[in-house]
Amino acid sequence: MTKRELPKAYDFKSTEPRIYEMWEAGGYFQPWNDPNHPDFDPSIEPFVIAIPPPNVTGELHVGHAMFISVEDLMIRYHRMKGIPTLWVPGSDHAGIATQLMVERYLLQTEEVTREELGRDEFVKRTWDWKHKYGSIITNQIRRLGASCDWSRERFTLDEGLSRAVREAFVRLYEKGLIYRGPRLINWSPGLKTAVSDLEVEYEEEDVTLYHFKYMLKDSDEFIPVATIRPETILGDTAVAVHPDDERYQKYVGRTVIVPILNREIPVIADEYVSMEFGTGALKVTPGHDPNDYAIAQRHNLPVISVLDEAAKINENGGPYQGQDRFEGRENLWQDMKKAGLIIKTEPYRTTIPRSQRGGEIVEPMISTQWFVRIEPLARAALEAVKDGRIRIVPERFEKVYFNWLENIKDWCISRQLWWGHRIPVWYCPNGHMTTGREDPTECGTCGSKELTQDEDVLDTWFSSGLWPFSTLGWPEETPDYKYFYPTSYMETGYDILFFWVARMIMMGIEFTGQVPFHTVYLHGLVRDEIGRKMSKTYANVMDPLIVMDQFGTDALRFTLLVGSTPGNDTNVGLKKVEANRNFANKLWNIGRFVVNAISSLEDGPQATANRSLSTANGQDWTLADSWIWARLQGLVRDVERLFQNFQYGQAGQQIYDFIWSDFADWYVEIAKQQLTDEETRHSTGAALARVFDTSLRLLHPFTPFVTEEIWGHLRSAILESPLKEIAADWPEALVVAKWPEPRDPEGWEQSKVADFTLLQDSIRAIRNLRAEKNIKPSERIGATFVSRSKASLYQDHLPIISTLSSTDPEQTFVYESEYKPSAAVTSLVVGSTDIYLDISNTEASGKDRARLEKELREAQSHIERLEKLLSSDFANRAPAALVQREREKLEGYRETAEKVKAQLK
RNA sequence: GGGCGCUUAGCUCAGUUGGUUAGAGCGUCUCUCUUACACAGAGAAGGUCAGGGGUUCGAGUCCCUUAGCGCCCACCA
Repeated sequence: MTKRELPKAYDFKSTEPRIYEMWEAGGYFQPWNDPNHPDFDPSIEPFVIAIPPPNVTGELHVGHAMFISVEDLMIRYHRMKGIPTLWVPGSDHAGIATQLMVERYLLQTEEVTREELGRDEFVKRTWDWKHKYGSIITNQIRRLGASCDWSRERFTLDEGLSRAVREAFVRLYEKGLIYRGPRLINWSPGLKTAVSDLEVEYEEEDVTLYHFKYMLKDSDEFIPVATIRPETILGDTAVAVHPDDERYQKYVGRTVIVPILNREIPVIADEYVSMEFGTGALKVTPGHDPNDYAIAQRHNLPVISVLDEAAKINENGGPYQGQDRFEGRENLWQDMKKAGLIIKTEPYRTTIPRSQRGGEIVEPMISTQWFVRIEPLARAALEAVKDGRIRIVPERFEKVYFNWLENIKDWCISRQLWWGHRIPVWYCPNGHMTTGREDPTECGTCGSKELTQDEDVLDTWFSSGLWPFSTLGWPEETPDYKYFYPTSYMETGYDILFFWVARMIMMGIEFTGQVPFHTVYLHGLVRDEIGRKMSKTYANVMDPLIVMDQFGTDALRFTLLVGSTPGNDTNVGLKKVEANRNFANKLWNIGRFVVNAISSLEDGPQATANRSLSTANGQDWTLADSWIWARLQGLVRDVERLFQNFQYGQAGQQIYDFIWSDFADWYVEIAKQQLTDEETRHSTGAALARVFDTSLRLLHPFTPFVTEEIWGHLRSAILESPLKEIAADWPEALVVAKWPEPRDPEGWEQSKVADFTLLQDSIRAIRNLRAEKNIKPSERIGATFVSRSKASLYQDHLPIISTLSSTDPEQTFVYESEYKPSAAVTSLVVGSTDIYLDISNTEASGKDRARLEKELREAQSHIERLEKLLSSDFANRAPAALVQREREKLEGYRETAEKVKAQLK
């Protein structure tokens, strides 16, 4: 056999692009059971995920890396289980974000504004931008190893998806669930558009509270009132007090004078007003405050708007017209001061609403907008989770979800933007509205041909809400839609539970009659290594592209997957990524060893090859072979269980521990020994190949690149060796290899593991002592094992013990009974075995006392603890096996103590 | 004002039906370039699992409570 020469270190840089190219070109990401192919079998249930579409203008950030890692893991796991798997990729047109980006871009490159270009030209430029740069983000997602089916890539403004949006709008409209009208909405003066409640963020800030006098008409009396927005005084239409407030009862029904404007407004009584808070009197500005708006409706008060779309004071603001809201605030206050109307100002801390996108203070304003009557949709969405048709992981987010839907308000879906799905409603000169699945040519009411389309576009989340089915062809009953819908998992961050997940559920049920997915898995947010949010101001943003350049994609993925628990935020630092880069390298080197070992196996008599395939319990397998096999089966069972429970991080950790601590540190070391022995070399080669193969399969969903690369080498090494039978059913690429199915534990496993553990403990004890006494590894010392019950175990494994603990095989003995040590030995006790080490020729002799005393102290404290435990009710109540184990332990410690005591004398 | 999460080794975190002597990575200390790997190997030090109370034969794990930190929702000028 030819010896393979692989480089000492894993080179992810050249490997990753090559492997991805191989996968994509090989069509491995497409579902093997495809409804568009003639041999399609509709009875096989597929596994489907719709990707959370990143913004088309987006640059890859660590949040993308997170969800791609998790979803790719889910997809690869199911694909390996043999399930037809579809992961639909795509991107979102992201109305505001993209429009702002392109505006900025045009300003920089061509020095033109959106307004100068005009609507049509601007939209055209945005499309140009999309065609030019829109693939950046998807290529970055490819770098993460995402195994999505790129032949089914979608974009929210695609023709197909736009048809879906149109259909959805028209259906809601026809059902009376969409209406247009003036309402108090959140207005972003910077973006000059309405935003939804969710797009407003409230932050505690230090502001000023202005106290002033509301003078009663024809009187010197006044009602003291406080506000943080004095400019809204211009829009006041009442002053409200609590009906039971004795201070102000006498004023109710009288008239007060709006400062400066001298408008007359009533004093009203309303229970909303708190007597304890502030002055106990409230100025009512229905045009710019949601609570005041509610009061105004109860009392039939007029609504006055004083701000325009740029938040400048409008014609209702008298002398302040045209002034910016903050400028007007200051000027008005100065004028009121001159008029003797002010009482005082004081610092105040309260929550201020800011635009999520632009950051400027949002103004509640009366504006004519489109709304979805959301309550009926919300009720159905609530029901779907309550009755278990949809499961949310982790469960605690169900409560959050319920709370939001139970208190939901109508959804403002119109945006005063240019980039997006334009509202499919047309107006005729007579004020009639016409909508339809096709663009109308005449008014549906009066037949007028003079139609103008509504200027607004739809909220981006309106189209995202249709994503799980619009990407599959809805509203057409396409083969894809019929087969792949509903999807399986919805995986995303908990921060967009309301924005997106809830809306997909509402719209999915409304339009398709089915829940859009049966499981919602929410991952946490990625924070920096000390738990801060990643932000440009902290300069702590981790750029996944740089991290991948530095440590490789697998290292980044493994870090994100293993470091996280469902729904909990996770802190990520470069140190962790580096450690996982080391793991990839470790894996690579194990691969080098295994490949080498297998390649050096020579063809022997047929019997030898067959023998190597016998079961792990068979005579032909060594204890170590059987042990690693048993451990592997345990691992497969654990990983399967953890995957079922969405405990991916825990599963990854266990695979990591198995590969590094069990397989590499122990089995590989022993395999080196076994490979030199004609009797064991074939079984060792087979065990190495089979255990390593299974490990690679388990690890593949976490670290697809390095596992795929190693697997290729392993596969060809085996095919060229006498072991080729075991690789007979391996496909070319690991990406579609079979996931190892867990089997029930077999009877022999436990005893093999117990025996091997005893050897491990003995070897560790010897190593420990050697290190303590500074005995050089090159110094081989004699050893004697005295064990009544396990003498043959030691006898059979002396070569391994000697090698791993650097004892001298010539001077190593095993006894079943009494043994009288000479003066120059030191002793250890492992379980019921005594180990005597001959240190007479080392420099370390004669310093045992302290160690023995420590050992005695430890044994005695265990004895004390166990005696107490066993004399308690534990002995009666606990499971018998557990009690038995504790009894044996106690016996062991007692023996140890006796032996150590004897030596101390 | 509601709701939720977190508090475990110097640091960052695992620990899901309550059950051996509570784990990992990084960091620290000692040895070793042993023919897969120094991106490594062997060994060591380091924890009254935030405080208090309870349930239990048995609690990091379940219940109550206190404190600190963080997040989400909410109409208090």
